Amino acid sequence: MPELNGEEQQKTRWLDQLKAHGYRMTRPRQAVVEAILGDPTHWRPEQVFERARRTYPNLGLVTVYRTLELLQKLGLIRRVHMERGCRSYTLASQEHSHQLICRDCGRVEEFSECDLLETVERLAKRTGYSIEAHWLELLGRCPACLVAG
Amino acid sequence: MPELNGEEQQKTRWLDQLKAHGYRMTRPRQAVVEAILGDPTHWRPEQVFERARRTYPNLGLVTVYRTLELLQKLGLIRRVHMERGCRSYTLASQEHSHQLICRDCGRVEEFSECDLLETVERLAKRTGYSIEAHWLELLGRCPACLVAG
DNA sequence: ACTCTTACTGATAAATATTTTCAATAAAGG
DNA sequence: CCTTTATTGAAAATATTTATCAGTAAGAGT
Repeated sequence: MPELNGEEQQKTRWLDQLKAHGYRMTRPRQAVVEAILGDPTHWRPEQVFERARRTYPNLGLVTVYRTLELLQKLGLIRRVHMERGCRSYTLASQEHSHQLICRDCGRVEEFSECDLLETVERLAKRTGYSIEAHWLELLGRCPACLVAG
Repeated sequence: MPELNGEEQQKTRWLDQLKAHGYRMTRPRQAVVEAILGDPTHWRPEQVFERARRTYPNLGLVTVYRTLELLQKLGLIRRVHMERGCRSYTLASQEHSHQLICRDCGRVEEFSECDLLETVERLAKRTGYSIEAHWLELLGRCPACLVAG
């Protein structure tokens, strides 16, 4: 079962990340991590809460908010802006990557290429702005949902 | 005063748009339109509410929500996702344009160029997704704020 | 193992933000 | 001036997020 193994490994890596940054490795945090690792879609705090509670019923919603924010600060997950609310998160394996999101099932593909350099330079020149960051999201349908009609 | 004139003209155009799409041209809607036209930044419903009330004190907050949504549907304004909340709107003079936003003062420059075609095609091929839309936002500092330090 | 420090937690409350409901109102066409 | 009906504002209901705080439990030191 290479899948499961990979997930276990990833979990260990994440929790090590926490420790490496001086954070404690607590049961609640583990529960949250377990709830989201391996999920290829994006999730709102409330959903994560519900799922993580199955592992650790004593979990509080506030902790979910705090943990998600923490994981985001560590670059392990990333916020995704959706029509309905912009506090959805998704896994982020690499720094500086973007998301391609399926509108039907919510599945997210991560990618890092984006040819914006030229545009950015031209715009900076034209407007006089200093452009410090960009935020890109692609929306569409994943293969599975395309087949499903 | 070409500025003011332009704004008046634009207001008329907007209200005509409403009528053209079968919507009524009401006092509350006029107040909302007046509150946002000519503002080069982005605004949250609450802010629009506050400002529009100066013109039309009887205005209700709900109407602001509804009107902003309506104007967005007509393509006259566009949502902008910010760290703090994603229900900010900004003027959108053209279809299919993007925003360059100043992090300090909130000023927004609209632009339509973006060289994503190649990236999008490559990604579509690689992932099997059908990519239907993209969502791009640039963040930086406007000339004025750069000078101000 | 045991102790100590203090980061972390959950419950509660509070603050925000958004949507729904509904009777009253006022556009706009006739 | 009527009539129709989209639109409105108030209030209530939901939903979402943040702040507070006393109790708890990681994890370092022993």
